[in-house]
Amino acid sequence: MTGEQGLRERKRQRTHDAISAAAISLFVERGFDRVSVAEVAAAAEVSKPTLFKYFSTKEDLVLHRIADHRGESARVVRGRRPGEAPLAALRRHFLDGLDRHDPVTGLNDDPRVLAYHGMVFSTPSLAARVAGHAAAEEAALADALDDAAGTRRDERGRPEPGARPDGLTGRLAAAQIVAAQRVLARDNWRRLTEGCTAARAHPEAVAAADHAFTLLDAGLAPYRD
Amino acid sequence: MTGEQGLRERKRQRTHDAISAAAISLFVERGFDRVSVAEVAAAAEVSKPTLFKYFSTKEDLVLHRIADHRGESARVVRGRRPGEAPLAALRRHFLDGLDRHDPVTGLNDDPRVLAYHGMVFSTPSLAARVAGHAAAEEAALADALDDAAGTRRDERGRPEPGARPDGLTGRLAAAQIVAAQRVLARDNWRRLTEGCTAARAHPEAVAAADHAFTLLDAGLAPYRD
DNA sequence: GAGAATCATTAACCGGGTTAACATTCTAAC
DNA sequence: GTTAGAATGTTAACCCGGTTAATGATTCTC
Repeated sequence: MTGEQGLRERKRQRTHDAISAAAISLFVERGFDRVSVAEVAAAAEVSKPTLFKYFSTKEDLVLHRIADHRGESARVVRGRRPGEAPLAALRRHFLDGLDRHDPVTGLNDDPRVLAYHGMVFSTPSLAARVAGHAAAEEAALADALDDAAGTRRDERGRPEPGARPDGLTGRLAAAQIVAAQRVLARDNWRRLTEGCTAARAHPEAVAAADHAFTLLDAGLAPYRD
Repeated sequence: MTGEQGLRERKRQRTHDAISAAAISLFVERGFDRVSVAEVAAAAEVSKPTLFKYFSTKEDLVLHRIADHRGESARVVRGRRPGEAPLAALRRHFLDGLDRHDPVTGLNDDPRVLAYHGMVFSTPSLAARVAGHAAAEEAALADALDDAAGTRRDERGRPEPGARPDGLTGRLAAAQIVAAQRVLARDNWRRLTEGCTAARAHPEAVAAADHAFTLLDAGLAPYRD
């Protein structure tokens, strides 16, 4: 197995995790803007330039977890079951996330996760970066949707008349799907911050997701199979 | 007329405009990240603290124009014609914008406007701030849509059964509308950067907008009147 | 014209992020 | 083993965005 990449790699990983843990702990405790990167570096027992070799910006100290999900929607579409519509695959994936209490769905009531989300949403520079991540997600999903429309061909290998990979429809659909997921996640998170447990909120979250995807589906006829 | 608010006000306005003009000119010429605010202040013949009394961040030097459109979508919905559906009013307003070659529709081929947009889109920190502005726009529009749904009542003043101001539907609709407008504007801008004139691109832009709003309409049945 | 309020300036500071020069440590080849 | 050398770490200094203090200059008001 290639799991052990030598001592160097392991040390690097440990330093990475130590910095991240120190950062999130301090940020959650005192607020993102009231902790300097110098303090984070000191808490992690590294120097400031070293910290910036591991995380290129202060925001990345917090958002590298979210960044790990980069292109997830696009991957779901590309890896969908044969014959399954892209939107159906995305709906199924989101509902699976709710069942798993995946933090990206907002339906996770672990206090640490709630505190993490609260910090992100209440810090403008972090919220802005999250929005930027959504834009990238959108672009990747648009490509995947256009590919899906382009590969939906008849027997002769020509695209069907209804399938028009003009790029615009894909971008519109991607924007609306990403927007819907964001609104759903934020709504779930809001419910949990009001004291509801994830288990109790689950049915409403499922209903809301079904509602949202049904609205999407009605508005995305070109991608219905 | 209250236009003359004294010498002080006029001077202030002139300083404001001088700083903005110097900033955008320098930024377009050399790129946002390769011009320091100290240079902008020097070009506008003011000191750095003075500059920051007029514009609270470097990004605001560029984005105060866009910020002036704050809440436009919500205003359109609240000021719609009697009996007009919110989405119909937004569609009409967007098409009007295309006819007027309003820069917010992306369909303005003035070289200065194109350069301005190019600078904004190619500068991550500016693009992020624009996304943040879109989020605020979204929230305001969501409120307006929920109000519209709430005020759509029967003769006795009670909300109709179909009108459910649960907040979620409004946020979903607002997110999708704002997303669609953003995609449309960016698509128009892309066409113009490829050398097309605004006049030549106008028919396609109208068709794209109609396409997008039709998709939205099909997916936003609860807000159809 | 004098006093009060406003507005500008200089100079210094803080925090995020980068750079350069130097020291350390793991790896690899002899 | 020893050693060359690539990675990686450290310190110290710097740049830039943004803020604050003390001070000085204008404009409004009376």
